[in-house]
Amino acid sequence: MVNEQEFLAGYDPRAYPAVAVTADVVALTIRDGELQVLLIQRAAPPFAGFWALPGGFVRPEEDIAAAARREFAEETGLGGEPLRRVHFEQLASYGTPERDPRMRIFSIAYLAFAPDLPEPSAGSDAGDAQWLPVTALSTRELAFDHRKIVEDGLERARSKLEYTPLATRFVGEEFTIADLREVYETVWGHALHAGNFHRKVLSVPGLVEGTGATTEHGGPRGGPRARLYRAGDARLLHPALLRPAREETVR
Amino acid sequence: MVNEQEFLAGYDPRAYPAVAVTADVVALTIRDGELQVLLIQRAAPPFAGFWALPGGFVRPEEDIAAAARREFAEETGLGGEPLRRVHFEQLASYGTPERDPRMRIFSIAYLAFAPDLPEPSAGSDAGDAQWLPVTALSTRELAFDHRKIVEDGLERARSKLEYTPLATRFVGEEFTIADLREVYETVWGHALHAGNFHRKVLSVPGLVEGTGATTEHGGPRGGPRARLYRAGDARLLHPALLRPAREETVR
DNA sequence: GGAATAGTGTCTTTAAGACACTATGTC
DNA sequence: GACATAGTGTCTTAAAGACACTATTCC
Repeated sequence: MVNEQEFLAGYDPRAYPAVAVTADVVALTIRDGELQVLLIQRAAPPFAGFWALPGGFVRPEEDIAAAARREFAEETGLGGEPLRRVHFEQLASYGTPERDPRMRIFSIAYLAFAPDLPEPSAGSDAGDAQWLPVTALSTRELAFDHRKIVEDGLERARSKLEYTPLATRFVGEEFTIADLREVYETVWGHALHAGNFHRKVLSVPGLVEGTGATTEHGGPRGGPRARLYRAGDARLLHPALLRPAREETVR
Repeated sequence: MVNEQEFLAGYDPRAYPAVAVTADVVALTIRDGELQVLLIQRAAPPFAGFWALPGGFVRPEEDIAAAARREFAEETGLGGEPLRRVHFEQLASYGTPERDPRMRIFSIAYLAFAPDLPEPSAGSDAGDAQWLPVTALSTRELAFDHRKIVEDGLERARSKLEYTPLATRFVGEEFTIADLREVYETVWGHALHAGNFHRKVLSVPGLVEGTGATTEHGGPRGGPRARLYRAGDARLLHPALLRPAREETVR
């Protein structure tokens, strides 16, 4: 074997088997009080019949984030202002040599958060696309390493609720404190104390700002009208809204 | 123009200009009481003479993390147990189309943390390699988008000190509380209150565990011998060691 | 002896959480 | 009227930070 130096000096990626880069999207929304993730049923091999994240090759001259948005838009049919309101952030990259049997494919995963989205329309390379409650993920066979990617995305989402105003991306432009609490409860999977949550949210500078208005009606099962709020200008929450202690998971 | 569906169905990355994937490393250490980052001076175009992060193409059949470790090892000359003690984690990926003038190159950046490392030996594709105090970064011209990558790495490091025991990776196997405090002060760029820091570190479960031993001597300018500690088994700190409030940077 | 540092004691302030309660709405 | 919910009051506990102090060691 040649030594490292010679190998490196002569190393030219063009002389080696081609690699490709895809942008895959873990798109999360809250529908029917459940946290749901967007999945596509694959029509063609490999993993035909399995469910996969929306995604595809990053095109020449296309930015990675743009590719992620494009794939998301294609599968959801979303565009214009609604699409612009969706929050995208890079999650992580995945590239073990054997993750795709066809060739070496690196996947750069993005996380997308959007309020209550409609049922998606399928793209051409997908037999079917649908929102799946994350609690039902264990019943589906996921293609490639997409189960790991979804898990990483869920953990990122749970953790970002703590110290960013991300929760406001899961609700409409105007929302009540109870709407926001439902987001936290759904993503964290814990019931929260309504009174303490209320006070806490209002005490964090820049998290929400009141609109002066209230809901038109009380809740479906009674209760007074709730005040309406907009997202504030904070980009980090201080102090943070920490998850109930999870000392068990810490070691 | 063909519509999206046709485009996608016929899209084959092998029919398009080749792309390549590199693993680049933001390697941080604390030397001489300063946070330093490992840089390589480029010998060949593009960006000849500029400073760059150690890194290189991910080889066929090679995992991305393995490529990052290999590049780091090549530049530092580290191996065996010392290399194994270095903490690596994926930082983020960078892939704007124009970031490398030669071809489309996606960079998957890793963050490495290591205690006080020796002066590095240069690899073959580098005219020179050296540790640079991060405070001196503004005096150097960095190649590609490496300045942005370093900044992202620094912010990640600062933030990870808060809620993980990462600081213990910047010190030797046995350390004093003052050693640990120096890490926090150096990475955060703030002086911390010695007494409160001491109590806080000991109060976080699993952050450190005592060895029973103390230093051989007091400090160079006096003071009693300090007790020695090892890293504990916590993987997350609870409660966290939060940075002094930065309300200014929050909006 | 003078000075610096390790480690502890104590008090104040802030934040989190438990619990209770009032007012307002739905059915 | 029964019941659920929005929003607030109050108390307890945990944690962060300011400050002071003792004991130990170097020069």
